[in-house]
Amino acid sequence: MQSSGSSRPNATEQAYQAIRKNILTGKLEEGERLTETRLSDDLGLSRTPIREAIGRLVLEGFIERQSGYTTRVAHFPEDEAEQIYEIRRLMECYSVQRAARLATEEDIAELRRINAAMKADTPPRDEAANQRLTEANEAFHRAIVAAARSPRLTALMTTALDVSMVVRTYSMYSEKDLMRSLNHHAEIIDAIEARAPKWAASVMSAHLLAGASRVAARMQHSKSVADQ
Amino acid sequence: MQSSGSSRPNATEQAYQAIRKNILTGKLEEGERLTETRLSDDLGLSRTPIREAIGRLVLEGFIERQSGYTTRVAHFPEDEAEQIYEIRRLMECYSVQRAARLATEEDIAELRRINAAMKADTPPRDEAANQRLTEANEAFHRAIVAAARSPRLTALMTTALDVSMVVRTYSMYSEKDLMRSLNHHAEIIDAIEARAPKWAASVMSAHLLAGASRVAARMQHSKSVADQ
DNA sequence: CTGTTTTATTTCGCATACAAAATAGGCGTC
DNA sequence: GACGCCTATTTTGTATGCGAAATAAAACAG
Repeated sequence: MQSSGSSRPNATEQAYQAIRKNILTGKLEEGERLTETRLSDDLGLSRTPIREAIGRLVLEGFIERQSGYTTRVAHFPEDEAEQIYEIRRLMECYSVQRAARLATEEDIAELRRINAAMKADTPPRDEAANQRLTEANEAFHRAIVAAARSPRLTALMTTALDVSMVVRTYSMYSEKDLMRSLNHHAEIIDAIEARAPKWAASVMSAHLLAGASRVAARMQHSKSVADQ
Repeated sequence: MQSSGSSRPNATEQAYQAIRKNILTGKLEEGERLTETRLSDDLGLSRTPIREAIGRLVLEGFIERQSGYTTRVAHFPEDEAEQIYEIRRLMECYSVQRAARLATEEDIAELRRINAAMKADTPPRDEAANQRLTEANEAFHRAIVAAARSPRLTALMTTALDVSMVVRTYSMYSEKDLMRSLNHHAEIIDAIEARAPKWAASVMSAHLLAGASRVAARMQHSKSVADQ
């Protein structure tokens, strides 16, 4: 069982993660022009993995090819987070409906396992626990999509969920929010097990709208703080 | 004004289109193992553009990386087309709602222009006209997404719409279907212009459900023929 | 000084070379 | 005859070189 921990990631993955992180943290500013050679120098990698990483980031919408040889960090609109949550809501409600029809016993067991792990970390004692919670939450949503048995959906959600990290910065759960999330997860699993697609979809919808609302509040807060 | 016609596509694009086409037409069978060298030899290109094309196709779900050095043509489920239409329906209904709020006069003019071009080709006299219709239809849907002003959505729909070519094989419009499609398009534009998101979304929903139904019928037909 | 053309430099796309990792095949053992 | 181990081959990941295209800079005209 190879842990998800990073023993030695290959250069392409390393480049992808690094560039992405630098975009999300603002080290690479919006609209900034990128050149393969500079990134290659900065990251200490050759151009090949850089190229591959850029290609992926372009497809995911983090980077824009302008014309010919000009490549820029994409511009992120104000309501980016809101949009992502809405798109995720649409796709995940569909996923969970399929999952309710198609999930196997193993899928359901996996979901329960993830949720149990999250419960064990609640409330989170330290930063590490928080990190684990975030990852487990993502794993939960991925597992739902996987249970939907739709490669197409999986492909789309891969980018959509990856993208949702944009939002992650803002999402430090309060204990109340966290409990609600766990209850949502548990109810979703129950609905899947009961083979009740609409029930599952409704809870999922609530789950993501709650998340969107939480994020919106945070952003509002951080904005009003910044304005002073 | 450089026409969308292919004067001289670069090698990566060429590789992408070729591999994709070979997958969709079945020349590369589902589950077949792919090696960069073989594709490189077959297409007469070096490995670099092949690699890039493969990376893209993996992200879009046409190709699967299994473990280590094994890469296979993905397996497409029976109801692939149905799933694609459903996913498109969800995303495009959302798009068109945003478009109804955010579209500029230019966006709307562009939509009308595309629809007029389609009308001019109706009924299609020859295969070229049919081809133009297919492309214009795709352009219409892309224009809607563009008018929604959501880079994230654009990124996701790029792959989703590209993917919809899977379905294209089956979609030879009858004149009745084509007229209905054009009317749907026209009504969608009107709804956008009237700034009526829900109206627009409803028509779009009908539009795509009609399309899904048409495709389902064709598949049923071609299947029953094949069974004999 | 502004706008345009010409030249120089940068940047990318593609080909190729090499090393590390994975697969496949052959061998011996149980 | 089936299974595991070791070796040979294949395949990928990464680095690098070169030509073409695009961008930036300089020269020039108005």
